[in-house]
Amino acid sequence: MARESGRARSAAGGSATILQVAEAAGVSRQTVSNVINAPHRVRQETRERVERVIGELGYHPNRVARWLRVSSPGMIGYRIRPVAEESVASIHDRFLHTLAEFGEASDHHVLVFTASDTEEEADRCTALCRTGTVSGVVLYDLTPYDTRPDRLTAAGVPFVAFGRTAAGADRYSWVDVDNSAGTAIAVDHLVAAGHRRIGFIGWPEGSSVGDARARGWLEAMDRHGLLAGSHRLDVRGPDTMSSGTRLMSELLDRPSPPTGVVAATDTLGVGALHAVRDRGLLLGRDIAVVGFDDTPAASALGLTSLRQPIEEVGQLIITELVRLTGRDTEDAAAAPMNRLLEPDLVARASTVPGR
Amino acid sequence: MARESGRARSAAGGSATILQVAEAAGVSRQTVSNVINAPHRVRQETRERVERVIGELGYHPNRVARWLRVSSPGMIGYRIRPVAEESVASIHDRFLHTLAEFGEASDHHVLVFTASDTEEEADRCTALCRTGTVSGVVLYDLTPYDTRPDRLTAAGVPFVAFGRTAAGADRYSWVDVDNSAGTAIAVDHLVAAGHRRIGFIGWPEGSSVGDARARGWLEAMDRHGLLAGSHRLDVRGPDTMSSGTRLMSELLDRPSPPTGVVAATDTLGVGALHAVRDRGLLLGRDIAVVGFDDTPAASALGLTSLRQPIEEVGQLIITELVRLTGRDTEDAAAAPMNRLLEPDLVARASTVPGR
DNA sequence: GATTTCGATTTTATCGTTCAACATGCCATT
DNA sequence: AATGGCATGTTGAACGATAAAATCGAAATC
Repeated sequence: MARESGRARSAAGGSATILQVAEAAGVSRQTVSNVINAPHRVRQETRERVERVIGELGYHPNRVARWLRVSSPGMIGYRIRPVAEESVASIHDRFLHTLAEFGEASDHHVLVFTASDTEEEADRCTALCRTGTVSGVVLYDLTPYDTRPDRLTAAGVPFVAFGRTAAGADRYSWVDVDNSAGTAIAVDHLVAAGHRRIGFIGWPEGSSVGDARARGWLEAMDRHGLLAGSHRLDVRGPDTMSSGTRLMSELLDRPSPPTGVVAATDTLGVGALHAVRDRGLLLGRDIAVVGFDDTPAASALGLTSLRQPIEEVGQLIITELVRLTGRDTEDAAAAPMNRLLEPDLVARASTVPGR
Repeated sequence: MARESGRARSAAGGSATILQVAEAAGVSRQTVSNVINAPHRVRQETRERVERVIGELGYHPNRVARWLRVSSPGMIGYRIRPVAEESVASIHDRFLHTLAEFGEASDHHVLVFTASDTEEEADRCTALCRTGTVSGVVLYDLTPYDTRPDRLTAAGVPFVAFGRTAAGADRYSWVDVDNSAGTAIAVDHLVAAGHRRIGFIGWPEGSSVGDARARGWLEAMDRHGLLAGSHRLDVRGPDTMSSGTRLMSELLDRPSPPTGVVAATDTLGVGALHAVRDRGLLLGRDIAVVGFDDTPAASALGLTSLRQPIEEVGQLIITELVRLTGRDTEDAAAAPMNRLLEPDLVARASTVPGR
């Protein structure tokens, strides 16, 4: 029975250390470590004895010490944004929850931080990584000409993005939702319900998400032959409820107003619903509205919406980031992962009166 | 000029180590450490030389190594919850953002984790603390008979709560918002606008927040002498929009319906707005509605609401938690902090037609 | 002139863990 | 009988930082 030289002392956190467990179980430090990290290397009898002592002493390995040794904090950085005024909800918090959940499954934690813009975000990511606080970061909501990928690549910060840039996107890993497919599905849904004049309420051009959603509407309309000759029923404005209400009114004031409308977000969609109610129109019968993002507000108001597979996005991103930051060199050198997922339409009363 | 024995090697994160800086500057490790943590101990000339080298090498001290040595990870744990269905918004994400922001100001980071209920939350907090991953945690939304304070106290996990339990709340640190004062302010606001029959839409009894908000309405009504003889205009139901709409309809169907209504949350308040619209009543003139929490939905819909001073809550909580987890023993032993803050009324069109 | 004081810096020890290398004993090959 | 492999354990050396003690030279004091 070997004995360690130093005497056992209580750890700072009040928890036992691996050395105390080793002494109590009459084995060496490393054997305790093996019981935890590589149980197959330890004889069953020894393992059980050590495990019993671990239980008695309430030992939990100190993660910080572990991180230092293996030089990889199981920590993922993510920038949280201030809540947008006038927006009913975003999928931002749903995404964060998913990251945390799948991160835990891979023994990783999520560290959140704030930044006033994407440039500061990139700087903070770099600092967090350099100081060894996080092993990698997740980027949210990439714009077409986002500078974050290049900055982080240059700084050697491992990252995976939700969304992608217009160019060079094959050089880094990303997961994106096919926004244009989403609005196309919405158009198909409305066409199947008999609608022919289908409008679109979107954001001003320049954002990758907004432009893709507008393109999906346009292409689907064209595919159904519904653009020919008719005036294009699309309007643009900021992503707020009041803007949605105003834009919807504008559409309804046209000489031949739409009978169905695709909104680029639930916020705009909910705003549109108000315009419909204000005019005393019957939702789902006189006019149908489809939103995007399937936020709680949509389900509360019966707004048909497009649900992004956030859970799958989160899972893929975490898996990829764990791969990138893993110690397996050949693994990390593999080609970046690029995945495009399809949203699902959740039909509600705003397009199907019965529901 | 002393020289360290080991040869300099590049750190895992790609960043330089303190040893490399020391060698490049021709000083010992400790001097570099002092330049960073106790500049006054270093002669100006030496300090400037070391600082220049730090800049040239882009050195950032490795936080993980620092945490191990000082046995206090500058990390705060916080449980994030899944987004509630049918709820337009909560202040949960605003609170998280505030925590992150003020945490950064105190050189602390926020680690988020998930849990399915408060018991699992307490267990995870304990594990996070025992493994040295966090130095303390923040609890959100305490219920009257919450078990978390006792569990964490027993486990020796430092924590500060937003909210408080019915009993034993003087034994731990908390910050709370005076919910009953909030609804009382709402009643005062409506009375000042000439309303006499003022209703209340709340949650079923049993939650500390919900009960306090109901009590505030009741006490303020009594103070204004508006309860005498009249039928009490209060109804209860789950915290969803559809519930708000239904409860509001119920109130409007009474023989002598209210002209003003205080809702326990913006979600219920927004639901109530729909009932008002459905009946063609003019909001702010025929009937006034006040919500609670000042969520983006309230500002979007012109719903007068009570704003909780979340920023102040977050700041107080972080400051207290940093004190509790600090290495200053006498500081940590001081009496717990108990602070009750007042919400503010934000007047909008739902009570003041002009706005 | 010897001693003390003090500021500036270095040396030593340590935080709690895991990696790499090396013992040891036992069994199957050769 | 020597060799190799496998299962099981142990030991020394990191990981990168900081606290505490030790050193050293110069100035101040006795």
